[in-house]
Amino acid sequence: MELFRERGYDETTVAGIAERAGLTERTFFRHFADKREVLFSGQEQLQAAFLDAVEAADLGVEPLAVAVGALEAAGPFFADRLEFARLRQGVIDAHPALQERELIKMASLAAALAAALRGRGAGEPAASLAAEHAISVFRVAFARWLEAPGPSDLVDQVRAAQAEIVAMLRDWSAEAEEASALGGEGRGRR
Amino acid sequence: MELFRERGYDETTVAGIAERAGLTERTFFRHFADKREVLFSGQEQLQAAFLDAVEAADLGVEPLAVAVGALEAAGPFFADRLEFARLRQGVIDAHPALQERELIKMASLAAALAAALRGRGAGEPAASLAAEHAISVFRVAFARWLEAPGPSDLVDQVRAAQAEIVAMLRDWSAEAEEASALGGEGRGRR
DNA sequence: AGGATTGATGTCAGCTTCTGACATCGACTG
DNA sequence: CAGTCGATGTCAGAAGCTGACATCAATCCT
Repeated sequence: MELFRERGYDETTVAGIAERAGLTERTFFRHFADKREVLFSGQEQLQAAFLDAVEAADLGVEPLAVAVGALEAAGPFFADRLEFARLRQGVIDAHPALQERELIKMASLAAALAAALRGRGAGEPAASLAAEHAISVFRVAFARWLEAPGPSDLVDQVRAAQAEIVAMLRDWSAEAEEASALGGEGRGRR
Repeated sequence: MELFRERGYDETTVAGIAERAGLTERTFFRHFADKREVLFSGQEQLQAAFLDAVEAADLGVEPLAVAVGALEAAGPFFADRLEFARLRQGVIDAHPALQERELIKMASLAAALAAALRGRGAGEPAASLAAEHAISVFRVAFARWLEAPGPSDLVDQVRAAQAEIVAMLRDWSAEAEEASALGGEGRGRR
């Protein structure tokens, strides 16, 4: 992060990072698959936190509630890291190559969540839909947490975003029904 | 594609592609920003087709219907390209680096669609939601079109996927409402 | 017609990312 | 105390990608 701030991402070489860390370029690539990966290595632990939360949830709770509930595990994970997260996101937002990495990380997070839900007995479109919905909520909540003027609670942002999105979807259902009548004529129903 | 099939993606060098094309490596990079981009250059035209369809839609139609309707522009676009598309997707599916590129292309497609809907007067969470929904539908439909044993009509797949997803969401609404009561307590309602 | 402009391509040099192969060194183990 | 193992270093090199400049043909302008 020091170097990224001093010179920008593109102008920072892996050799430079390694030198600043007192290591060799070769060693850098033993710890990070990519130059980009250095900004995303925390994701594994976040994913682990989500999955643990799914494990810990009561059986019998709806997959959607489990998935969204698991997002609250992100609270402690990001506690006291607001400033770092803002900096990191600034770098990512300025570099398409990093956005690509972020997208695939989010997708793999959703996939892992869906797998965990399936492991708890959730059926198949439900698990994937719940997981993707949860990740959408998390994305919105996280962005708002970063943008908030003062420091806010990420968990509160998650709950607010979830409530808002669900309300939006509810408002939408009539409209969606209308679109279905117009476009698909029930072809895919069972 | 010839080279990718012969040697695989990783083993195919840009120098090799250029040579096969009777050009120079430098010239390759004037036409494609990336080695990866050679598999995604058609996307701009697909996006243009979508946007044209949005333009052409009657005003007064709901954003969701416009967005999903625009997907039918993909029909002529992919006509007679099934075999190529299958090959291409096989390469992408086998290489995370290419999946990253695909994800960002889809995201930018959704962003462009949302912008077009906004340009037609759609409001803001509605435009983005409609656009992202449409892209989800397209993803599912496209995958099924590729997987279908015989050649099928992409437009039919789009209509079927849309009908199916909308039906799923409708079935979901009760569950979502329950989750909202559990998690958000109506905090985001208006 | 003839010079100027433009766009596509070639040439070359060089940096950066990333990898394989092998060596070293310290910590831990039996 | 020898052996093993994990982390690191060293070295060489392939491949991706870029900037600077040259060439050449088509086209435009006068």
